[in-house]
Amino acid sequence: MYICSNLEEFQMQKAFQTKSVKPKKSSEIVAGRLRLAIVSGELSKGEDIPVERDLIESFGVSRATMREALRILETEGLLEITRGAKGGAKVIGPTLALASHAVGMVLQAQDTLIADVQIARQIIEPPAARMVAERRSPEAIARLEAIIQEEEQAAGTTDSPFLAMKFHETLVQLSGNHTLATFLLVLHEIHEGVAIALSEKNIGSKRNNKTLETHRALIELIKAGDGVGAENLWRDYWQWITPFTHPESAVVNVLENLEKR
Amino acid sequence: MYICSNLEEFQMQKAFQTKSVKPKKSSEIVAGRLRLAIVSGELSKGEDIPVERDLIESFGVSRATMREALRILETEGLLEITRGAKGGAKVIGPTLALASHAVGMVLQAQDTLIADVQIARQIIEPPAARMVAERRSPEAIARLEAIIQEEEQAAGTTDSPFLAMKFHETLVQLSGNHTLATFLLVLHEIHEGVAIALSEKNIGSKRNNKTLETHRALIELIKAGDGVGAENLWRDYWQWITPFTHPESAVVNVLENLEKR
DNA sequence: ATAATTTAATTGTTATAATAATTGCAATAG
DNA sequence: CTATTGCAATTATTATAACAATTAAATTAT
Repeated sequence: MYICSNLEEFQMQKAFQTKSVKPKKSSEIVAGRLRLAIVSGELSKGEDIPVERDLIESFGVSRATMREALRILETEGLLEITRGAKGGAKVIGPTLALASHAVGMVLQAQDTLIADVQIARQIIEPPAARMVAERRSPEAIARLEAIIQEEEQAAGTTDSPFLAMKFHETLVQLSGNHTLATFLLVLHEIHEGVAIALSEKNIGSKRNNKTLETHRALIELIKAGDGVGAENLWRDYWQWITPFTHPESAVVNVLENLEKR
Repeated sequence: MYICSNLEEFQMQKAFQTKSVKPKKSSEIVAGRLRLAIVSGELSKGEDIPVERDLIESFGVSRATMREALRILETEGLLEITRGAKGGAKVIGPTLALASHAVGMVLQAQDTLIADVQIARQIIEPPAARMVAERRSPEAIARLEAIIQEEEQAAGTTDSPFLAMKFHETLVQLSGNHTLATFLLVLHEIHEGVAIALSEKNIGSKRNNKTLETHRALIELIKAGDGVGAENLWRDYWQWITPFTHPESAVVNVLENLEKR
């Protein structure tokens, strides 16, 4: 009696509610085995895995079951499947694609505005800038300076906004924190599509100048190892740029490329 | 000749590189249609969708195709499928589960340490606390106070850590920023499993006291609308608690519940 | 009434066959 | 000799049909 009541209480705890004990489908078991091989690195990126016929034989399941397993892994962004001679499944993941898609769906279901996403980036990116400055790694400085050089050469051309994005992406990757970098890349992907379509039209040379100027100033602060300065500069820049890229009413939409009708 | 070179240039633009023009599979088209219906709210959570037989008929595809579509949506966490009489597919998503899983896989592939995840939370949560304080909504205050009351009653019991987690989760949800809240919940899920297993054993009453004390202090700052104060308090608390919950060497692992062998 | 059994509904699995897309190579025209 | 076209092999995709396993409800037996 006592034990039982304790057990029930135990299972009421949120952490354990979602653990289902349903018998697994064959397709899920097969997918799980392959997934483990991929994520653990046993199968490396770009590697071809055996063709359907051989997979069927080695797992001892039917074609339909095998195909369902492949569909699962394809959905998870771990495999890419092509038809024809020399076709078959190729390892491509794990990729950010699924993460972005999944987060995007959650946000879309909540009718999240693009402005909301922008605010999140605004909050997370400055600390990332600080971390880069505090590490002051020569490699980081070199990579960012290379991008700035590209920016200088491409000033005024259509490449300019792409290079600005590249600067952002590189910055967060250099922060040294995988988790933060992953999130910012996810936000980037979600933000990217609409940002180009909606607001990049009113890029003036004024904005580009300020952007380049800020990037240069940031490099100096990073070289000096001034973390707080870098964080503040980057926050100020975000505040300044917000009016240019704030499509107030647009809702996150990750399902644009769906079949209509 | 001229046209061809232009086309290459055109495709070099980042925005167009990723646009694949592969013909979509029937299963993907079907899954897309159902996904749109779910995410847009046309099919609401908990609702039963027609049984396989009817879906096959209404979409005009074979059973194998329909099942692949269902497997895709199941993988995306949008559907739950049960067997037997009165079985079938039920709408349950979109859920954070897939997002957490996807982010977790990316992190795991990079051999990300739990400490890395913890640092990310440490950076993101304090600004969330500030946002709650700046909004100073009566509802937020009421909900947090309710949790504190529970904590006071459960002090010293095994429920204590769960309530502390609940406080964190509620706080970020009350920040008012969907994106930030979603990310923190994802991190929470990833962090949760190992946190319980590894480090919750050395919870002393000292830590619990400090925790409760901090929660009370935070409420006061929120009531006063002191955003900066709330942010700093929360950051300090994180810094204090870090040594207790820092499993330095553990790598994020989201694939624990896989089939072995 | 309660327990055991049967029945109907529904997804899971397998098997087989036909179809469509892709690649590589050979044949052919220039 | 080169570039295009056509053919054959390979491979995934779709369709159809049958059977197995599971669940809920209805029925029957005690």
